[in-house]
Amino acid sequence: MPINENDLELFLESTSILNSSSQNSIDKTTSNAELSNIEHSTLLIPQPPLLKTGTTLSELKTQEGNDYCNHDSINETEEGGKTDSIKQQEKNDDAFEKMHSNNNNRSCNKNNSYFNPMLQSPTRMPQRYNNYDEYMENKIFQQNKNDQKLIAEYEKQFNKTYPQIFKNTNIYINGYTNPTRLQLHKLIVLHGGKFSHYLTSKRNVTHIIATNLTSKKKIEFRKYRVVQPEWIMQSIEANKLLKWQDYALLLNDTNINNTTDIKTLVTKDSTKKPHLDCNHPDFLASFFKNSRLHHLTTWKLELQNKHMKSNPVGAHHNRIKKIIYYIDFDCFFATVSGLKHNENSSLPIAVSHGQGNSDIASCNYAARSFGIKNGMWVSRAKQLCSTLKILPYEFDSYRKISETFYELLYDKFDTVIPLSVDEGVFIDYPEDIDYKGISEKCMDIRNLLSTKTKCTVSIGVSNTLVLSTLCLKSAKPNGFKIFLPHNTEKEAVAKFVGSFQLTDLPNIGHKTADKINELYSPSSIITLADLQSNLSSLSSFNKLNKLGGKLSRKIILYLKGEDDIDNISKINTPFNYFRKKSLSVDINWGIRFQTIEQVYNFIDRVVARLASQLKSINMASSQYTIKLARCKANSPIEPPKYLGMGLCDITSKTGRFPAHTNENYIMSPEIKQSFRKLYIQAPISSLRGISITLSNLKTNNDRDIGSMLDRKTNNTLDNFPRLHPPLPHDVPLTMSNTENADQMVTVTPLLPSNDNNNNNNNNNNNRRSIEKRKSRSPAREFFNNYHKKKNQERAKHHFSTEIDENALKELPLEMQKEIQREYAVINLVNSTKRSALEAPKIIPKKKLESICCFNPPIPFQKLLNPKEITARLDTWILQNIERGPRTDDALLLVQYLRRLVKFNKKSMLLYIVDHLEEQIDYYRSYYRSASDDPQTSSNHHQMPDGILQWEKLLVLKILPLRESKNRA
DNA sequence: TGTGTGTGGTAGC
DNA sequence: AATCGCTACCACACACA
Repeated sequence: MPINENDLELFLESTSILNSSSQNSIDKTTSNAELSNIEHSTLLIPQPPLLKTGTTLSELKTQEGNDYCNHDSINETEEGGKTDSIKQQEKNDDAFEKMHSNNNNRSCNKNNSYFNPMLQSPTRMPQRYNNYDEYMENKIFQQNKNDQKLIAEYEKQFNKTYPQIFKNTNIYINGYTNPTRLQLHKLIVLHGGKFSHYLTSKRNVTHIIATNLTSKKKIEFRKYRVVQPEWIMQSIEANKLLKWQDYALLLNDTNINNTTDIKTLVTKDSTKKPHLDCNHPDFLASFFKNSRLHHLTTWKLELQNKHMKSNPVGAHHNRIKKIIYYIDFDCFFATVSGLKHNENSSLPIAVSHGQGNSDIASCNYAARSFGIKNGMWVSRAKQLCSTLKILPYEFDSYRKISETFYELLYDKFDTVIPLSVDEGVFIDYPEDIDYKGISEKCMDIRNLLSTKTKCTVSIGVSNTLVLSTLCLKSAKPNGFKIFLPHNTEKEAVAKFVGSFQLTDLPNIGHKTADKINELYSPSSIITLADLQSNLSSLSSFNKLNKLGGKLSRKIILYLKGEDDIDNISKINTPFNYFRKKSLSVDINWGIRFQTIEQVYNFIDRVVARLASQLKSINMASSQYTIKLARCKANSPIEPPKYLGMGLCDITSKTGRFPAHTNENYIMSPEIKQSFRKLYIQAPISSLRGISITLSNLKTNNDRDIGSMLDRKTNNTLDNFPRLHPPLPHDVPLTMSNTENADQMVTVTPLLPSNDNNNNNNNNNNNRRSIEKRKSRSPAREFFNNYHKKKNQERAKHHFSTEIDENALKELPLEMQKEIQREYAVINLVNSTKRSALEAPKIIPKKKLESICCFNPPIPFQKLLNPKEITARLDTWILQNIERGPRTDDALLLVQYLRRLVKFNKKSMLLYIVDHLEEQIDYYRSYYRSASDDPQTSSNHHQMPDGILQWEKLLVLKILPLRESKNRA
């Protein structure tokens, strides 16, 4: 159905349909709520207080049915009419409880509450906030704004001002009260008090209202002023602030009772923001933000992208020598955190999150002297040294110092290879070895870094990477070691190497060391000299081979101080050695699920992250591995580490995508399917870890599309509140062009319906066929079913296979390319048999890839990044929310979305439409709750016209597009 | 004999 | 309150044709 300007204009201007219907439902709800509330207030309050100076409860006529204080609460148009106010109140309280409690009951039975629009209200995020704090801040801001509106409303309505009895108080209500929380809320706000919806340390709550407390809460609240609701009522009656002590609920804490002034009270840290469990949309971000290991891996990648250089000047020339500097900070995290906290570095220090079963990321040498090691749990370390000081992570500082480190050294060497945030290999290729020069260079570097970063580094210098590593080991801490043997000095090298421990060698960790010791038992292999002496006879030499051919050969070379092929290529061709081959996300902490849907949601989120990472590096993957950690049968339900994985069985499964892809909607179903295969017959609650790896990566060769659009210049948000500036260069996206495109490319080949396919089998094995059908990915569906289409002439003609050259030329270049591509796909599909598609070898791989990999992105106002697009749309909506969208802007948006449909950009379409729905819904409920006051029987002037127009745009034009996505 | 899959080890703090 | 046990890469054993 083509859309045109008049069409849109008409629908935006007419106010009939939505206006009346939504209005009706609101009216009905309000009146019901009103009625029941009057009843409610008289019935439930034993002694209706006569409030001479303040407000009466009946004057309030609270409408719990309308979500005044919780404007994104349950949809009232469906619930309000049939629910009485008490239930409604409970519901609100439920929602409220959910909002600030950190329990694991967030999920409802059927679905993940975070994603069910009806149930997720407590955690719905109307905008994409960067973090939970931002979200909360915004929420609190909105709530305060609502309070202000309320006051204005009442003052206008009753034509009086309310005495500011509760000025300078900040009140939080806990649990069920009488009068209800909402009634109290209004009373407090009207009389000048501040009302806190949450009990966070930032809000500085002065009083808590409660009628009874659980024993746990009694302890938790013992430092607060906990007061009974009568305090509010009688204070209002007395028209002054009565002594709260007379109404105190908890009488045991004398300290607080003595304080009479109402200032802010130090709230307990324990009531901080709720913890994010793994079902929270922000869990991944919050986890990664705090994970040291995640930081380490990401940093390595970033630093290599930024600071690696390879310039092996005549590295293979005989006369050119190679000097390898292995530079490494001493106990990096511990040193930096120690500096940040002004700790004395001679005292034992360790960096960790927690106190008990928390990993020590790094400890200084003072701590090591007690036997404390990195990776040890704090509890054990404290046993070894009770005075151990635990410092928090300072990720920003680590990264900053690392940046300085590489910047300072970059120009000093021919080759720079970052290996970690604090550790790198730096190589010079001099013609002659100048021992004095080398040691001076070491000292210079150490001095330079010490003054610039206040940290000490150690340096190992040699002519092979192994020897450099070993030199570094002996140089630590805070020193440097140069060992540059001549070719003839084999014995000296062997002696040097022999003085180290087994695990000092690269690629030998504790497991391999144990294995070696087992091989040679009963003689214990502690030092490399032990190993060297054991290798003299052939039989014992052969023992080493049990480690595996590759590793044993490596070790033999290392024992002679020589590099193996790995090390050599690492040094000589670092860009090749470190080229990206896989991409993965591993989560083995905080994984606690109750339902399979939660797992699916989680996988969706992980895959979405991976997909966007892939896109950002312009790559696609054709193979995935999903790895699960399940707690072992006999191990305790909860491991010692809080939310840890404990002892687990680990299983994995690899699978392939139908072709190289970086699309969310292709990858996610495939991976979930593998998850189902892998996770058989076990309670979902036993899942402790999930890891998803994408491999077989391929770079997108078709760079021109991406580079044609200069992404860097696209961030400016000028010309607002207009959605698109009225500049000539934006004109190409006009009606006629789009409509032409519409005629040219009829439909992108989408999934044919499965119904026909399955009819035959249904009788035989119904369950199985459904199972089979369900487990297919959309992409595979398409490939598998395509041939059927081909056999139907009608379906074939559905695709127009010729391009209208003239029409094409009028389109912008990007679009021309897109369309040509689309035609290439259609033609290829038309000419390909199913068997060929299933056996990719028969088709040239390149052709196959062009089908579902690297479909060029569709720009919106030159933006490609979904987040940028939604950000722009958000601004647009916000600035036009009260007066409605401009017709041409709305048109532009709808056209864009239609193109997404057309080019089968499902994930993008879903993302944007969902986002728009969320946004508009948010504003609608905001204005509704603000204007929905029973005192004003007509809501018409309260609700801005604009919001109705937005609603109409959404409901009539945008949401249908989402539904059309599955239409062939 | 080659190919693919699942498992397990290592590195950084 | 606790706690943030990642991630890229290689090598091997084994299964299968």
